[in-house]
Amino acid sequence: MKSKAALVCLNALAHERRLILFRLLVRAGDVGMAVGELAEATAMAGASLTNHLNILRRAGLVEDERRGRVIQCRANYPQMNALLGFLTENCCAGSPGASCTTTSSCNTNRRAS
Amino acid sequence: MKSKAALVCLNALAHERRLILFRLLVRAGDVGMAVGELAEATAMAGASLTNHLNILRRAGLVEDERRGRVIQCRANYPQMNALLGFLTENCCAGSPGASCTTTSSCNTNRRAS
DNA sequence: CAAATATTTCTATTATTCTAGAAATATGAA
DNA sequence: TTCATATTTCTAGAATAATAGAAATATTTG
Repeated sequence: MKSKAALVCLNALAHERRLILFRLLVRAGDVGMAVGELAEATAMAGASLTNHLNILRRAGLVEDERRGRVIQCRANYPQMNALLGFLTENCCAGSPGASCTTTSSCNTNRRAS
Repeated sequence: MKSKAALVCLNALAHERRLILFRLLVRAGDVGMAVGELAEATAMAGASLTNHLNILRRAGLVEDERRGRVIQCRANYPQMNALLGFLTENCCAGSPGASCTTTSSCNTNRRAS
């Protein structure tokens, strides 16, 4: 994942309502949730919900599939992983052996080569 | 880390300039960088830089220490880790065995108990 | 104390994002 | 085809965030 894409993902998650939406979907797993179910669960107005879902969709964090009249949404785990990867892989890249060795977020000093 | 704190962190990182600042500090390691060095590296106006640093500070992602006239900034790795932990620990909490088992971002199915 | 340096706070302007009502689109059912 | 349901797009006003100039604060040096 490139810096720009990470920024889009971070931006998508950095909003109270969108973080709630994303977490609902993450917990819903493979089955996912319909837009209508999300609307009911969050009591959001339709237009507002669609806009937030679009931001999550553009970030690649949410995917969906039409099933008749219903649009079923799912969290995109690989994209979620890519974001976490971006945040950890680039950590301390310029200074292996620094204090981040003691943290779990930095993998500089754990790489094979 | 609570949802509110994670939101503050995500918000802090979800900005082009702040992500650049944070990454500079992450790479600078223990030594960190002075505000003036950050200003030079990013060509930001002083007031703008201070505002962005304050947002990172409030999020707990950046700490600093005055050394004479200079204020030396460092990335706060534990807080960074807490954010990553929040994003992974709550993943799929409600549905162990779901598709996220195959991803590295979900640790629901990897927990000891 | 006065001057110089580093950084922040104050302030106002500009830009962006959020929100939701209303109209539009897509699908399924009668 | 006509009606009902699900969701989106359009639109505009309201709220929030970004930016930077200028003044203020803190520290060191002479």
